[in-house]
Amino acid sequence: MESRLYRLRHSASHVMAQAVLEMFPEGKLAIGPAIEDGFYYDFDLPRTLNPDDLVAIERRMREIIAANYPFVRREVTPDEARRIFANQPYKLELIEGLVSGSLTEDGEVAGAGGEATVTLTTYRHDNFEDLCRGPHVESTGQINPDGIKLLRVAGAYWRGDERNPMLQRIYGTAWETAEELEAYLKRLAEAEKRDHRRLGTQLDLFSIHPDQLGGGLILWHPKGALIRHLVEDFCKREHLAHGYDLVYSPHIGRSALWETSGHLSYYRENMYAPMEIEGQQYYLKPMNCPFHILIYKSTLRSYRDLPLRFAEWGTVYRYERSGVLHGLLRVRGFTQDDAHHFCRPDQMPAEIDFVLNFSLYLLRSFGFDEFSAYLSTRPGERKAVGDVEQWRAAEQALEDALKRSGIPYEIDEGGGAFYGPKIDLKVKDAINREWQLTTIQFDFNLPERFDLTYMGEDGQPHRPYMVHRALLGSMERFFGILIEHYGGAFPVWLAPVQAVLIPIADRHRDYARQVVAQMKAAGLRAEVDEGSDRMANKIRKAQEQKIPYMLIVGDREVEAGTVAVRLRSGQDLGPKPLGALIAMMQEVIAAKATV
RNA sequence: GCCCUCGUAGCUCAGUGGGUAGAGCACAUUCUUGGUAAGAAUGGGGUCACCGGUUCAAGUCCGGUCGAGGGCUCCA
Repeated sequence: MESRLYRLRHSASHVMAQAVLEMFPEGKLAIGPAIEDGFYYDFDLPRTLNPDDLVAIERRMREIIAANYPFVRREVTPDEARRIFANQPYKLELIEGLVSGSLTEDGEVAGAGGEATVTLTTYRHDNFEDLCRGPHVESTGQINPDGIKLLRVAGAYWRGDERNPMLQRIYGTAWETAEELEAYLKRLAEAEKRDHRRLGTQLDLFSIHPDQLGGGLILWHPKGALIRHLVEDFCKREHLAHGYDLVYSPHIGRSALWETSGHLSYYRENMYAPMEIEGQQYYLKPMNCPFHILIYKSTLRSYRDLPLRFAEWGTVYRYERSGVLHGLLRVRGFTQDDAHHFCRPDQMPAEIDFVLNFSLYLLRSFGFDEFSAYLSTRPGERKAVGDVEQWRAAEQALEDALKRSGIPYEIDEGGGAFYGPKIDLKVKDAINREWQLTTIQFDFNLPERFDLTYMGEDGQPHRPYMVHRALLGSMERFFGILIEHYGGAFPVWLAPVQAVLIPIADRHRDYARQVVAQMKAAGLRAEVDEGSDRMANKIRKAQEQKIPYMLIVGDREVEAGTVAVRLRSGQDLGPKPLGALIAMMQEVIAAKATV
């Protein structure tokens, strides 16, 4: 993290802070680190900033850069630091944190350190001095004035805690050259073009109606619903082929169930208010697990029955604060591709291996092929349920499975939930953004609470292991990610309309309809563009809808019994006999490929 | 929930220092029957998010409510 770019950005952050303080001499500084692609600085200011302020600040930054002030590092004692920053309460708080060894310069909690050994450093350029570990570039002139840009102002809590004062954060970006800045801004624009909310409207996939329906609740339009159907259908077949049983459960359940499961104690703030039915309280389900457990418990289970894998595309409802809702990615009602595995201890390692590989197989089928993982282990003694050996065995199984899979992983020590360790799988999308999808989670809590058992070989009841997992996560979120991954240009097997027939003149419509009928009979999704546009405009419209195959038919094609094939890539394949086209498309579909 | 910004036609957006609402796309009708990313004309469509205030007059100014976007926090 001390690369040249890092120093550049960190230095740009200091330059910005100077410019802001000149504008607001009574302003207070919080922290201002370099981040991926840029930097920010948090301020406590007498008034709120507006976009014009950013322009002025940026202009002043260029002047400071042009003056080429050197960055001067110096070491100070805690007392000196306290004097320097006497008017900067946030800095003082950081200093006390550093002195007591509980904080790093970034305001993050660190391990304990010794008071005596503390050395503080500051960096000064011109008349601006900031508490800072560094490093920086040598002088402000090393920042390229054409490589920086202030992006936006946002609210941020001091130390990220909402009980603390809200500060104003200015985000900026900094690059070594104007070209790199340009490229970065272009990447942002590219990401915006892929935004699933924009494409959702443009391609007529889904809609959200906060006023009439409610925020975080999704309406799947026919084309979006078709894609979801294809995704689910494929996954369900694969689940059935891989030893899962499908189950269904209702959307509500009595309070007693949620009391037994512990959700009312531990998860209540994410649950909606209960409804009363004949004097009993019922809750909308935030999770499917208790239902699957009741299925498990509905009969006496033998060790011979295990492992059991109950899968359900279960729709759950969770309260999310209004400010966090975001398109399909963060909603209040969603459908998980949920499953619960129940197995014997001796089956556990194989079970984890299986589910990890199964997940990778499914994700690859949807065009994701770069993965990384997090293994989250046992949290501090007090918080964790279950005995230590169980945890160790489970963690070992998870890590062994990761090792065998060859996926790069990191261990989040103590990051597991109180009820079990877990693996989170992340995928990289087409423009290199990471998304967390799969989660594979041990649960030592629910089997205990529901007293789950199976009859062992020894004729004695034993406690099964329980693993909770969602592979794509939720259908809503996964769909959003899929839209952005493909930029709306879905692979042929998922394209809602696979081919559009474009008759050149009205007299070619009948032929076009016949072609569509034959394609439909072959299991393909095709339709005729019956509009009155000219051919070129029909191509344009099909292109905008990202339809993979455009089939133009005019006199020549009717005559020869062919279609002229144009791909959405722009490639013109020329005339093809219908049979050959159908075979070609079926091949692409079977390979889950794209065109 | 909190901070900032925003809310005008189905979509994308214009609307000058307050003076009776506009464009492109989409849609409909008509003309055109055109060979690989926009043929033309005409037309329908808006209680300018909602409520209140200032004013002779409010899309425009002020206050509130609701909603959205970007963040913070949280998370599938």
